Formats: sequence, C-alpha cells, structure tokens
Amino acid sequence: MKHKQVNLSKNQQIVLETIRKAKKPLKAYSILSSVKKKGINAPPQVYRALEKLVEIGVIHKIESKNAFVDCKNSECETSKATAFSICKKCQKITEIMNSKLSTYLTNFQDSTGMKYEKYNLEFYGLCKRCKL
Amino acid sequence: MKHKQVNLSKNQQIVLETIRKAKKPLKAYSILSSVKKKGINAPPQVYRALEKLVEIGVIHKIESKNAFVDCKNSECETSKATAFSICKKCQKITEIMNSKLSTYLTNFQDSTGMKYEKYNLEFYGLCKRCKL
DNA sequence: GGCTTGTTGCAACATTTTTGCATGAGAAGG
DNA sequence: CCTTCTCATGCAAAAATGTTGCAACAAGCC
Repeated sequence: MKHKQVNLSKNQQIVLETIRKAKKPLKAYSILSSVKKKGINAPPQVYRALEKLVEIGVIHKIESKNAFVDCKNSECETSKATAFSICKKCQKITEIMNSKLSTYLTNFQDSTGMKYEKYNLEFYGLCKRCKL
Repeated sequence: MKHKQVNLSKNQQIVLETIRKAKKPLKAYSILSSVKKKGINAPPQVYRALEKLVEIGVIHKIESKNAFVDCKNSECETSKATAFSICKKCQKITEIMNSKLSTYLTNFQDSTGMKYEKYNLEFYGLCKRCKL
C-alpha cells in the first residue's frame, strides 16, 4: 500500500512518522513526548501538525478517544467518510473500509433536508480475540 | 413525547433538567456554571451525573464536540445506537432517528469478525437554513 | 445498633486544547 | 539584491476538559 505524499512541513512529517510507526492510536501528549527528541517541545506544534494532517486526510481522529491514527486507505484523500471499530476491552482500533457502508452513508438523507459533507462512525464492541 | 423516568439521584435530576431545558448541546463546564445556584459546585458532581445519564440513555454525548444533549427518542433505553447531524455553520445538532439506518448499522458486520454492541455516528454538513 | 451500598462534596490534580506573540525561512516581485 | 508577503516555527501561558482520592452522609437491611 502506497502512502500519500503532499508537501508536508518538517513538523508535520515528524508527527506523521510517529503516528505511522505506532501500532495504535496516539494521543497528542504521547505524540509530544515521542517527538521531544526531535526538537518539538510544545503542544501547539503537535496540535498544528495534527490539524493539518487530519485536514488532508492522512490521519484520522478517533473522537471518542481523543486519539489519532494514520489512514491506511490510500484512496481517501480527505477525511470525509470515516468509520472505526473499537474494542472496549483491548482498545484495539481498526479503520473500517467497506464500500457498501460508505456508499450507504454518503448517500444517506435524513428528513431534515440537510446535505451531509462528512461523517464519522465509531463502532464499539469486543474484537475477535477478546470475545473468547 | 414522554420522558423516561428512572431512579435518578438529586444531582442527576438537576443535570438532566438543565440539559433538557437547553435548546442545544451543553458542555460539561457550561452545565456546571448553570447548576452552581442549585448547589453543585465541582466538576466531579457534574461528570458523575453525566456518566450515569449517558449510561441509562437519557442523554447522549456528541463526541466530536464534548457536549451533551438529551435524547428525544423515548424508545432508546440505552445509548447503544446514536446518530446525529451537525451543522458546521450554526452548530445546530439534531438526533437522527431513522429505523432503516439503525437497522442497517446495528446489523452491520465487517470483515474482522467483531461483534458490535454500540455505535455512534456523526454527520457534518450545512443545515437547510445555512445552506441558502 | 452495626453493616453495606451508593451518593455527595470537594480539593487537588491531570489531561487536552487554544491563544497570542515574536521569530525565521522561503517565495514573488520589483 | 532588497523588500514584502506569507506561512511555518517556537514557546509561554492560559483555558477548557476530565479524573482521583478521600471523608462524610444517607438509606436499606439483618
């Protein structure tokens, strides 16, 4: 799977690297402490990088966890349609890539006449391993 | 529409009342300042009440906003399946009650074999009024 | 009464996120 | 080559959000 490359600033690259190397979603301060050795010392530098990375879609924010994961889906250029499964026990988080689901949700229309541009869906449950 | 009633403690009732009277989602600290006159003075009292209220399903948390709304749907006894639309401009938030959607999502199965017990979906866009 | 269980109140702390401002590096245009 | 503009940087500080721990209280029950 090929990673997307855009013009990222130095800080953005460092933060993105850190998230990509992690096996699980990272919180902002855990990112901060990881990147201190690389010269990023203060929260705003991390938050600014995260904001940009989310905007261009290379990472996603897990809203219910305040944590960030990299997007494994080379198709999604912006984070307009995201879905995750979250194991309540081991906290494992997986991005759901299911075209039927995304088609369904992207085309979903409610009764209020609102036009949706973006959605985020988070499922909770027990993963295969924890279910035993 | 009838409101659910369970054995709520005093603080839980106060917090729930406050949320029900509000026309929009309330943040925890805004609730706190509203209820100071009623003798709730510190964050834990509010957070504990919120936690319980979410658990029994009478309010929901809008994860991407850290805000709480009361559940208008007398059917939903626990907050196992929630969907909201959020206007990016006016911030108006509406709970989506659509049985097709909830059936679809409740029965959704991804490829990892995980069993979902709960989901939360948040749509973003422009509401009818802001679209003009 | 003594025991348990759950709620309350609160101080203190921890975590997460934002603001504001001064500096610096690089592009665009004269 | 110099100015100007823009955007990224670095950082202090604060604001906003959420948690822990503990002491007290109240209600039920044997």
